[in-house]
Amino acid sequence: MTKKDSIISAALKLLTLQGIHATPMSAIAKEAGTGMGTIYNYFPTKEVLINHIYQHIKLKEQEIFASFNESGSIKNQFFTYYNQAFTFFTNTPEYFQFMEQLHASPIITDESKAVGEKAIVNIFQLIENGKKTGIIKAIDTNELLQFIGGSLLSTIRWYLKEKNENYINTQLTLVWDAIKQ
Amino acid sequence: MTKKDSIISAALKLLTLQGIHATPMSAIAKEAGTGMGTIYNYFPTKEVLINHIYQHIKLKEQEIFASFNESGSIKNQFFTYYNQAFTFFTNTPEYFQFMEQLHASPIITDESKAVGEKAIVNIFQLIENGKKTGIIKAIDTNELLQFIGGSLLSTIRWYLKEKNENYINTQLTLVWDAIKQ
Amino acid sequence: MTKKDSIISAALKLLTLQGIHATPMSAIAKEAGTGMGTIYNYFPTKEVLINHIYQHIKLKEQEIFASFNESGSIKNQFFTYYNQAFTFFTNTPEYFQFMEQLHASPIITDESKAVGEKAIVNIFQLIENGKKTGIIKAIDTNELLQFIGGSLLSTIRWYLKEKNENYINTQLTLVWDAIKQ
Amino acid sequence: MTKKDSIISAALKLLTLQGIHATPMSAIAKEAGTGMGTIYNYFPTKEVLINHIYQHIKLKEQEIFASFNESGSIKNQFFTYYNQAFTFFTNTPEYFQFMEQLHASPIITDESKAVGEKAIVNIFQLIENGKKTGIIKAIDTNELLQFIGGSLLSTIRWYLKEKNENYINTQLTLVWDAIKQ
DNA sequence: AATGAATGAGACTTCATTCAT
DNA sequence: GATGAATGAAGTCTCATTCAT
Repeated sequence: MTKKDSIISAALKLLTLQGIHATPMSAIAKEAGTGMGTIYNYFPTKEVLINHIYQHIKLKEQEIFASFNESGSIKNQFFTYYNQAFTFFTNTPEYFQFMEQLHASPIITDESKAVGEKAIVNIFQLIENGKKTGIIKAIDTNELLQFIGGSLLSTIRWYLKEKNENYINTQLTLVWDAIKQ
Repeated sequence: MTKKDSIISAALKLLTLQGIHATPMSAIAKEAGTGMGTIYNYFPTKEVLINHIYQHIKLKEQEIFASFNESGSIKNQFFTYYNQAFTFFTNTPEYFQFMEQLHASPIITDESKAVGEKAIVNIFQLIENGKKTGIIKAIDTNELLQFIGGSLLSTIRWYLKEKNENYINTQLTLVWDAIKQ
Repeated sequence: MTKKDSIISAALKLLTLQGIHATPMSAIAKEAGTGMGTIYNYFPTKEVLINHIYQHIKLKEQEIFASFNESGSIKNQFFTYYNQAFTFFTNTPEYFQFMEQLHASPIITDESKAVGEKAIVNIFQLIENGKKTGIIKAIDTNELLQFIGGSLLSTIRWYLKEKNENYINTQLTLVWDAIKQ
Repeated sequence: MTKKDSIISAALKLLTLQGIHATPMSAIAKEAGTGMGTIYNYFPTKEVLINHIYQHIKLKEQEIFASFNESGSIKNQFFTYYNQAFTFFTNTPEYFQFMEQLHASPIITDESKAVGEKAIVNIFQLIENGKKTGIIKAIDTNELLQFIGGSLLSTIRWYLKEKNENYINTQLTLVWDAIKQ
């Protein structure tokens, strides 16, 4: 693992565990086993470091969906997508908690946000296809995605608190009943 | 307006507008037209002030639903509830943004969180009734509420960004289709 | 003496003694008997503090020449002026050394420089009068002032190093012979 | 150009342009096209590098006056000297500005200062000769030199600011009238 | 000899909190 | 009760210097 990776990994751990404002750069350096200056060799400010991790997670998210399989029924594809997204974040809860903190934060730049947008290209297309074939309601795709995203977030949030494995299936039923024709 | 009210009002304004960590107590004092010491007469620490406002909002939320009318169909009651909640937060976006910042924050105490729970007593009962009469799916009420809450949050978030008035109706259709039998 | 005065006095002492870049704000606070934050209540940055002292000295300089006496011959007036300027800086060598450090420094703002300009109004007029009456050479007044200033600076610099009291008279003779018709 | 020369040249450029305290060693290395370690092979500390450049300039100054021509009248020799000194610094303003910054700096060692003294041997002798032949005032030679130096400095300073070519002649007249019998 | 990533002491500055008035 | 000047711990960031390659 390179120094840079150590730093990212340490930062992710502490920023999630203690919160962004409760984690000084010195603590990240210590956890990463580097000097404080080393962090600044790679990331010119704390905000840049945070944005880097944000984008890093968004890219990981994309990787998951890159393997998206377009065979099977629309419903099956949707269930697969929802499950993958759920699994991605529940397997790496530190990613989820990191994102939760930054949801409404002015720290995240527009550039970082733009990186995030790309992650939903596949699911956008899936919804469009579902609408064409009459399986999904004829509602603006962005509004449908907003609804699905809201459900996904609260599902993951709940799961991380309650650790109830069955929960995901219940929620999937609910979302599907919502968006299907 | 008492000194205490001035402080709460000024704090809410600035904490929302600039973010919690970007708002010094001195700025709140200035905005409230008081001395800094005065704030500390009412609230022993900044965290206590923030928790107080958190609970203050939660109580306002309860007030809204206190006037909940149990006449009409389950569906109508649900629509009324959802609309009221939506209206409450979109009319006072500073409340919503304040809550968004603190969602995942270690600043909010368990006591504050407990205050929030009471706000959903009425809607909890409504769902239970809906399930009994077979109108709503026979799924654990907490899971249904989690789903509804997730939808509500993302609806408000979207509305505050896009200001599209019609949006609320689309989302209501979706939630209802999700939870109805 | 107010806190502010303590700070200015401590800053002047240390900035002169140790140099601007070798004097941390913490050392100034310690010398002034205040907390570090107190300095920042009065001066938002180190640069502002330095500029304030710069202007403070320039104003003191002006005060000296405010009592400028326009009676007596041009030559006598000139000698009086030169002696006063010399005495001012040799009596407060910390002022002189402070100025010497900042001569070519980008820290000094244009506003500060402008304050300095006012200090030479009287001597400017004296030279003009001398030229009119044919006692002083018909050379551009600014060039004459530049010459006189250069002489004054090096005279003070030398005196502070060598402490030779007679020196001032020699130098006065030289400057006068230079500028007289 | 050797590595060492590159370093000196880069250091001179940046230290002058940006100021000593605003120029990190890393920037000098970059400008010189070397690694940071290479600088430290030649100069054990930043202060040593600065003193080296200081001495370097002083030696260049001496080279100029090494070709000092002892023919012609005292006055002509003096004018030639003054003009050469003026030309030397106005042709290499970075040298002058470098020296201006360090005038009153604790960075310059006594050894470096000693190197500077040698540069004025020729002019010292010239003044002595002038005094012997009754052309120059019978004043302590060091005091005369101090006066001449002060004039020279302020002349160059003014020229670099105003770029007025005629200025030098005016100032020469003034200095000569000052020191001549 | 040359390199430049790594280091950490130390700089400036902020701000929650106190307390004398 | 109200005030706000004073405080200093703690934060972010810089940069002269080192040393393994």
